[in-house]
Amino acid sequence: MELMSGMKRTNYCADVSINDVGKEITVAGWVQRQRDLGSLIFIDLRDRTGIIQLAFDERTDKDIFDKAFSARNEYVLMAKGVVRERSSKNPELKTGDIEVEVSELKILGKSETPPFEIVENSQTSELIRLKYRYLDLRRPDLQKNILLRHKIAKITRDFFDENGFIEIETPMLIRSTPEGARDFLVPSRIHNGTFYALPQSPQLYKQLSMVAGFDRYMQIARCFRDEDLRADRQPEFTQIDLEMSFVDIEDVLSIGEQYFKRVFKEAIGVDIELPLKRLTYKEAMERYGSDKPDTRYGMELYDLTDIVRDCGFKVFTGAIEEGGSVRGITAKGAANVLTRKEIDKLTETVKGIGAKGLAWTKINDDGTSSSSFAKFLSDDVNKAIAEKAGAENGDVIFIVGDKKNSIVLSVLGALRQTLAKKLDIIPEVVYNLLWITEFPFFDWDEEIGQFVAMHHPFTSPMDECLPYLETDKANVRAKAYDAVLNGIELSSGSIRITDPALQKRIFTLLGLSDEEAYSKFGYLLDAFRYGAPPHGGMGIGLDRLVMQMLGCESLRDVIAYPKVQNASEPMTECPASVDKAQLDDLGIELKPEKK
RNA sequence: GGCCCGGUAGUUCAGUUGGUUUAGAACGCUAGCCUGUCACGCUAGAGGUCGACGGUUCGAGCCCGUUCCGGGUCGCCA
Repeated sequence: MELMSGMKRTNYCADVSINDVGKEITVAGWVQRQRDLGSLIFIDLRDRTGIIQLAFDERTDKDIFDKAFSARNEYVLMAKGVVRERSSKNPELKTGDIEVEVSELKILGKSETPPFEIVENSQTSELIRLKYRYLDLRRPDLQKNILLRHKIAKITRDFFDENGFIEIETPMLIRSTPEGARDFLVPSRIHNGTFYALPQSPQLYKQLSMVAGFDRYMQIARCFRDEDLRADRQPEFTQIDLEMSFVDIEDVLSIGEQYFKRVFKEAIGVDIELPLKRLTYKEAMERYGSDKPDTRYGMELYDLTDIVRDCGFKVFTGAIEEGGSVRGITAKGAANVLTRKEIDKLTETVKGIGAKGLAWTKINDDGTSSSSFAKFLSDDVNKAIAEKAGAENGDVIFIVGDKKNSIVLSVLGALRQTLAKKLDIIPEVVYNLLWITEFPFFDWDEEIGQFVAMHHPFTSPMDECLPYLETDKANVRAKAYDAVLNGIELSSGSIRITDPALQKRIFTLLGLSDEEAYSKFGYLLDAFRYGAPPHGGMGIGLDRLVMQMLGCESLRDVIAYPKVQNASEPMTECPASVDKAQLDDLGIELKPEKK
């Protein structure tokens, strides 16, 4: 290998054009490919901007030619030479009409044969790519993703700075709050037997910053949650976190949607129309069966409860008598796509997510039909259902009844998504961004048999719900809002409680005694005794935002060094065990391994 | 923790009812030839614990069991 001595890069590879013909330039990068034609060699040199062709002629300079001959894929080269027009051009390449006639070449780094080819649209399995992530990140598609992510972060800081927000770094080592997701714990050496937690979000610190008078805060903050992974969930992720004082819901939503408009326009040139559409939580659930509905397609839910109330079919009437509902969706044109076998499979799927079963009617193109329930119902009821369903030839109607309305809605919501994918009716490159508002304040927890806070316990109830907090918990709505993009929860926020009396009332309702509340959140409650401005804010998932803008299917494609499904990182093989000495320092002893 | 899908050269895959000898192909890799390639071309070559362990069988890449690894999903994610 050689030293760079005397050579200095003058241009990025793809930043050279026909206008530079005759100039002497120096480029540096990796060998994409070397083509040896005998006494001519071409090397495609790649850096983060793209590719430029280096040309070598045996007769011009044998030493340089021999160096080029020895170059292999992924060698790091620096090449100096004069730009010249190509005799045969390559219209596929941005720099396809020029090449560099190399007069000085240094091999700055050799490479073994890489475990996979460094090309766009790699077919190599993700595990191998992640094990060699530094090679994977060399590929143009991931370079593009990471560069866009950088751009979005820059736009974000600019936007919030221009709107008077101050970036404040909040700590990574914080007190564990056992609410919500599991915390990642960090043992303390100085205080053996005690632990820090990594933040699930900067929630409490940003509220304290409001008490401190910073008025408008933002942070591009890393957050940690020790829960199982999904395609759109990583144990550590990045949130655009903001908080504002002296505001109500409308102020926060307004800043939020102005930000969305700006970032979509500047990052990918997409116009977002303001104001964003809004749905209340109740509307979203009843129309789409989800609090994060994908509104790029219809297939909305409809309520059949009144129609089948006295139909005599016990599957339906039983559910209604026990206080539930019967609802349906209509899959347009699905009769040709879904075989009986596939409908049976869907039935199994919905059973897996809580439904007792799935009633269906398939109307063939010729008007004949088959149905799992029609024979139990009178002609009039069947007709009324078909009318409500808007059913035509070629459609399939799916109906779910359950004594729990929430199950009916969520099952149909999941079925709606499954069917949309199967029928391929989801338009691509459409960005349906909307607000979901008026979330329920309380959520019934089956396991512990009591109401818990759906958002977090510092969320303010809506003013008109204050009179019945104690008496009608199920109907208390919160000043909480989510932004939803194409069926993905993109942001979540709320107006917070700043009145100590109301906060105490809420803790009581959540079954937290004064002592418990104080031991968990005492510092926040203390702070609120010294002049807390009304405030609220939200957190926007940066990873998900980038993923949506790029149309990626996995968060792993927009995070430089992500974790795989079992929460490990294949490259560094972490998590890993540590020396006994380290554990001793921390006063930690491991249980013997299970056999 | 449950369910579904997958694991065969470096990579992506094929491999018939369990029996064609030495488990194939493409790309990549190595060497040689080649003056305008750009997915260069041509010739030759190297490269395999069929994820692992156990079982069934005269015989297992293929069947059975266990297990490991990866992906998706439900639970979980205030």
